[in-house]
Amino acid sequence: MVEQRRSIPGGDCTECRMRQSNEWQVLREEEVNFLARSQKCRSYHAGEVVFAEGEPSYGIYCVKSGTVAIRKIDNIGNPVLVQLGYPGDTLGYRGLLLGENRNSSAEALGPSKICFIDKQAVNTLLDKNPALGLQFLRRVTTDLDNAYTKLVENATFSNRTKFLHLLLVLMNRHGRMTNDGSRVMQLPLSRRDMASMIGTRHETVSRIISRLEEDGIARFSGRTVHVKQPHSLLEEIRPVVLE
Amino acid sequence: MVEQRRSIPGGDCTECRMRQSNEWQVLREEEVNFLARSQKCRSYHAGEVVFAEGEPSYGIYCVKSGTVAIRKIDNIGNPVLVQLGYPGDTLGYRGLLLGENRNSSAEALGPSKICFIDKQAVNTLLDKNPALGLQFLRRVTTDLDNAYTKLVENATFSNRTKFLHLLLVLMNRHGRMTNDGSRVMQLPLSRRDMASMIGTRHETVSRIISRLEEDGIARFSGRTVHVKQPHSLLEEIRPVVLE
DNA sequence: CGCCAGGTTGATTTCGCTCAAGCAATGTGG
DNA sequence: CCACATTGCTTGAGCGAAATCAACCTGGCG
Repeated sequence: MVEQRRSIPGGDCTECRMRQSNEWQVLREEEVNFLARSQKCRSYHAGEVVFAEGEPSYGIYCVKSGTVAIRKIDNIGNPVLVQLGYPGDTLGYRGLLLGENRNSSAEALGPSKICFIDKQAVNTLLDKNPALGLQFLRRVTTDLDNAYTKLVENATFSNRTKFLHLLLVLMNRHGRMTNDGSRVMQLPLSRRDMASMIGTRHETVSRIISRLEEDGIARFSGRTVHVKQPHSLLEEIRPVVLE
Repeated sequence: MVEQRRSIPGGDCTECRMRQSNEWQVLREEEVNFLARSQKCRSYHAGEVVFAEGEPSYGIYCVKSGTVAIRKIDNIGNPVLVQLGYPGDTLGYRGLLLGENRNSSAEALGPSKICFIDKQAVNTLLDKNPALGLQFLRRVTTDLDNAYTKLVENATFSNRTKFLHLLLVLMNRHGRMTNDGSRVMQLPLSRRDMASMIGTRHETVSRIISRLEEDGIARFSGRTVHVKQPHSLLEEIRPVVLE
């Protein structure tokens, strides 16, 4: 426990591959060096909390490896999984930018490496390099866009369809193609988490899974999922041919 | 029709009250002057389209007066109202910032005045004054936050509860207090629009309204709504006392 | 006048929630 | 090592909320 608090090797931003593809790509060399000095990287084990709802926002987090679950608590106290964070993703900017306490929690779903960049360092960088703010602006705008799309989808899709959508995006991230053209993945999520993501109960997810097996769409065994005909998923989702 | 294309009086940003309270407040004097020269303000009548899904993003819009509906089309072709724009709100930044076509449409719900600021002018200002970008960043972050909250609410609330929530926020915007402590408002929305906002059918909204009248919570007559005991709404919404 | 869009209401059915039981895997304390 | 609790998942039965389908009403408009 204790030794994980230390900064670990591999926390050097100058050679971080993630940096090429995310908001930080606009930093100039000396700014990257500044970032590398300010940032603190550490390992998290499965289930470990990165930050918790209600606590002050001390800085932001950059996922180097692993998968992170962002959850909010609904009005009756159930945690709802609202987003998954993957390598390259920057987490926790909301609280930081708005100067508010965290209103969501983050938990490593498996062994992960996550870098922490404190408030002051972020503000210094935003100040030095205006392009960084614009990068974040684009990123947040994209997220907002997706959130609205999800809002519309949730309002119109059946639970089964929403689950298939979820399965598809998880498959893209966590699945691997086998040599016979079928796909396999190891689910990173419990049924409860998946249920909360599509706004239903875990019992309903169980039933949906049963039906998918009956229909020959997919086979589930614990957290392992096999999909024989990956395009059978797509076909069922892509249903509506207008006019 | 044609003459409305012209810029109209009152479109001078230097004395625009909205500007004090929104993202543009960080502009310096010469930037405001630049904005005032670049911007084009015009009147819209009820039902008129401000921008339409699928078309290129030529710039952003700033609501000076009136109410604007932002809609997306769901997968089966129904328009879904995802947001309402009010005086001071800046609309259409998504498409502009991302350099993409509009993926939502905007329609004036009543007579409105809306200013247009074209792409180049926005980029010039963002470039000149980095604080503007940060203001937008905070604004979009707040929106994102609200979107996630809505996502969680939609997943857990009943239709009746969601409708009461909607009624409450509409009342805050459009309602007026009468001298006997009750509240009255003129609904800016059709039942269909309200239904789409809470992810249900217009028939269901009709039924919910009937029940609310039976329960003495509110009285509806066309688009006019009376609420005798404004806190009776709150009481029904604030239900869950944990532990 | 007929027509149409928006709204209300009714009858029926479907979907998904609730409550409940049971099961396997894992953990814990004696 | 066994007895027992706990956690995650599955399955069943019953019920309630809301979707669907359909009829009908109203006001506005060509």
